[in-house]
Amino acid sequence: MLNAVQVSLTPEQKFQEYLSSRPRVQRFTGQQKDMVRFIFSSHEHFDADSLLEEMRKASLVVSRATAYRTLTKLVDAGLLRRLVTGSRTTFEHDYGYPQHDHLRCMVCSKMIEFENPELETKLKEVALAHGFQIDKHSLIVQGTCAQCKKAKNARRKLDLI
Amino acid sequence: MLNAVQVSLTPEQKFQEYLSSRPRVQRFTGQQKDMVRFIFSSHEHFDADSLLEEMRKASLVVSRATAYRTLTKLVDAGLLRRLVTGSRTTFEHDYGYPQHDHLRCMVCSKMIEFENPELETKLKEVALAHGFQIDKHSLIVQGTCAQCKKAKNARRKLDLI
DNA sequence: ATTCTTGCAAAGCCTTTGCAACTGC
DNA sequence: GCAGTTGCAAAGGCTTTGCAAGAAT
Repeated sequence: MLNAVQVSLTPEQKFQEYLSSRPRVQRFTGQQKDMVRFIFSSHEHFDADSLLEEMRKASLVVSRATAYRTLTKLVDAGLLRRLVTGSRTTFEHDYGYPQHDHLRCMVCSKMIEFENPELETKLKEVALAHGFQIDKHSLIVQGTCAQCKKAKNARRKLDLI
Repeated sequence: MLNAVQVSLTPEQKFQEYLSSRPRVQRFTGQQKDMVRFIFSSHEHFDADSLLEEMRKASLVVSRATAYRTLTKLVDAGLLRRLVTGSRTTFEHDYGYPQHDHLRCMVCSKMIEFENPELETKLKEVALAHGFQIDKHSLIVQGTCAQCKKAKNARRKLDLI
């Protein structure tokens, strides 16, 4: 996990700020508070389904529809970031977290985060050369993590016996 | 558009080779031939739907199911590459085309391709540092292309009148 | 009171699949 | 003739939405 970035507001406060700054003021409800607290109490990557499941285990109940609606708001508020991997949408912390990219293990689905400023610089150079204005980027490197690679090799050796 | 890479087989030949090398030999049918020819007659990025539409305009008829089934085979055969952008899957040429990444304009949806070997090198370094074995990567930079940026600025000036 | 949020169930969207008819080899 | 392919329509998986009931300000 990467080091947190210094921020002055808690995620809850930041979300409230967002909600009350909308053209039509939105409300900060109990379920939403539960979601924000739950989500920011750990640093996992998650999707709508796993979030609901984990929350249910913690006796926090939110309907599927509300979960999707709130996740959308959290993304708009800059608290979460969407990662488009395959069929499902994965979410991760954005607020209070540095810009980073991902190595994704195709065996165990683990997401390994990394920061690389030189990479960012390269992207800016490329964009500049094309007169392109960057809004954001998504970089996901797929492959096999060290652990799974080791396991695979061990299995291969066994097969030879 | 980037420069093509030298290849010895036509896409059709490459696909035939793939089909006949399967554990259970697969057939190269008329519809599949139509698809391969049509797809490799231009260098556009496309999704299943736009492909069907364009083919229909050219009086080439393939059912939706067959299109999806054949696209999957073409990806497995190394002729096409999948790009996961949002809800729909976008495809692009892989065979005979250099490794590259994309700038995607959020206004006009245009895909601008670019090659950057230093970027690849950086990725390899990062992976090595994590004992991670790279299979492939997907990098899509979202933003506004030069053309749309200009149009936007022009509109802004008009608004001030 | 008014306006936003919730939950349910239904619909939407893209993609996959079961099955009977068909076709390449 | 056998094994793989096609098209249709139906099902699948994830996400969004209409609507009536409920809750926040």
